[in-house]
Amino acid sequence: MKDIADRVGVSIKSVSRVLNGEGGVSPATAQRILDIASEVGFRRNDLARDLRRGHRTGTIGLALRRSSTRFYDDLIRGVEEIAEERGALVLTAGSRSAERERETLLALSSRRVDGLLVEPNGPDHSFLSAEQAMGTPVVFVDRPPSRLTADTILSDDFAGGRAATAHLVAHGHRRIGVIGALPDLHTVRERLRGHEAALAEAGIAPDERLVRLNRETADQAHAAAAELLAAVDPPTALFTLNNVCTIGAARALREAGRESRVALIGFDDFDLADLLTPPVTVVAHDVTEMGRQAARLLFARIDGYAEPPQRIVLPVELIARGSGEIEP
Amino acid sequence: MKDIADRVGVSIKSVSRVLNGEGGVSPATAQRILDIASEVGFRRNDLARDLRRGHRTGTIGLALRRSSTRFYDDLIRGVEEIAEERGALVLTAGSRSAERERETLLALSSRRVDGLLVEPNGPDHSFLSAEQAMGTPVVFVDRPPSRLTADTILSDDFAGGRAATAHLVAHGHRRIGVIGALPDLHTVRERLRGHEAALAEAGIAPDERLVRLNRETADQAHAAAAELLAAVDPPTALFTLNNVCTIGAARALREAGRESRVALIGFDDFDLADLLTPPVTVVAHDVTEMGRQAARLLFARIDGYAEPPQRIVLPVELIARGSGEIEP
DNA sequence: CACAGCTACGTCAACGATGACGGTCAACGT
DNA sequence: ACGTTGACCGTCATCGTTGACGTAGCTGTG
Repeated sequence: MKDIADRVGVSIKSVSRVLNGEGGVSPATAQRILDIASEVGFRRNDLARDLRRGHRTGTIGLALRRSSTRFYDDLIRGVEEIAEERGALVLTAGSRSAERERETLLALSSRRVDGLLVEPNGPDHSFLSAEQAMGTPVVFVDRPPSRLTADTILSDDFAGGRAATAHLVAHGHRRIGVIGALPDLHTVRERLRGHEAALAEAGIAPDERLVRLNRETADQAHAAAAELLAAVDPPTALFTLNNVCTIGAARALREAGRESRVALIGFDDFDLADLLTPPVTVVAHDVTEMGRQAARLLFARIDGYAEPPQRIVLPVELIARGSGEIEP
Repeated sequence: MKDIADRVGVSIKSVSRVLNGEGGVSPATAQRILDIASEVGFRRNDLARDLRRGHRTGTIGLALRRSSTRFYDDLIRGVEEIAEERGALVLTAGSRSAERERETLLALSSRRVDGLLVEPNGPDHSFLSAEQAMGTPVVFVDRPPSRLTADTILSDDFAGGRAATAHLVAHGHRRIGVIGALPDLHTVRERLRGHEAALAEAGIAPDERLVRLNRETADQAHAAAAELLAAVDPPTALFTLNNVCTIGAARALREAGRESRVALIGFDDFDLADLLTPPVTVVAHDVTEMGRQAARLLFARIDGYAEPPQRIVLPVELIARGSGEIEP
């Protein structure tokens, strides 16, 4: 700005005025300033600007684990849709591991985003209470925080798990294999709890040999499904706790040639579920809507909404496509 | 920081020293400062820090169109992998439309990222020459920039298009339908040009009635495929120019019951391609590697690498799975 | 004992921008 | 002729932090 001011022969403040459309500068001078500015390719340094103007950067941070497929595109779509309405910039950063999550969140926070949207990944989010105290609102998506109180938008994982297993039971299954990711994830625990509740309601004793957790990749899920199918008394149905596991299990069923004999229900919808043979029955949740609601709540907080933290639970829906209706 | 300094009874500079591990502060004082700092939940304001320290923010910006599936997760994975090695933060922001792309890039730039990675989306990137002049390197991924000279990492779209069509021709096809997205995208044009080259080499006259572009969603591609199949003289094979189109076409083939009669080759690999019936033959490119190379080049530029802009073209690979080997 | 050399601090200006406030000058009213 | 007004523009302090440099006090040395 100083450069421009010197070349036009005015003060730096006049340049600032023109660039912010403040008025109080003669049209002739303003035009010259604009000309020179575009000539030298000036870009205002928003870091300095935000520093002076007091902590409103028009930016929110979004920290994601980035594990599964589909989920993230849909979620980001919802968040960006709302952010765009109010002209905010969404800065997305990855948090694959728990340590990385901490770094990412602190980095976003120390870059002074106006708010944080977190898909949590660690065992302890208490460090974020400092940001909350500083006035940076934090909203959690898909899973609740640990050791922290904050707004949270969730899917009804329990109801989904229960609906899936109840559906299988209604179709005559009593031995249901379960494949899922890390049991320290809230979603995994809740879906499993729903599964167990449905078993209990049907008077079926849970069999822990049928449950394979800690399967984080499609390949691991594939191996787990193959193991289950090869057992002496194999399950007649599989319930997979996320779409990565569903894909692995579908592949194992196909390889074993059992895809039309063993039932399969997956949590999370995924592209092409309808094109597999048989088409895959899933418990679907509207992830884009989850992103929208989370963003709306975050912006409300940024605007000063001060009610106690909310926990919003979004409904899930069982979509029967064929694989879940196979009878034993 | 001032708050902490007052409470400990030292100068603000000593606090800065401790927080940056500079030394020159007695262990006792340092400990007291650290205690108070964590007590009040202090977070350094990196905006101010970067402002003072002169334009190195340890951050790169990544602007993405976010259109297709799979592609983005893989790309981001590659970029973050390299960024993590050097402890840089990747801020990803969406640029769905051309105007939005401009806004996004300018916003990232005025937040003083050290470099920009762009999956281009607009007809004119000349405005970025100002950032280049300011010393912010810009690297383009997947498609080249327009009206700007900059490093670019591409896949060999031409060779891929040519290989796909040559493969179909080798299996006896002479009427090949093509479905793709916007023809102003470089990737679409190159893949199509490859297709036409392969036709010419086989002495087949191109038939523009078999080419359906501007199909941006799976539904639109689905409709286009259905139209082609319903024609009086339908194609015996389809070449789809990206995975969204491939999915739409696969769905149309299935609905028409022609999936084992009409050949299909898609550009871009996608999850579950191997599980469809028949499994889908694709031209695959290593998107994660593209992200890695782009990030590596960007960091090299940030570190001062000053050779002329490069254009790196990554190889593609045809993966025969079944659908592309159907004969007419 | 004078002096160098070290440790452990503090002071000040600066990064790039803007808010608050003040000044100049022409036009205008009385 | 003189005060008032408003348009136009400048000065200064400030946001939170760090680099450059200064200084007080202590230790060791010749």
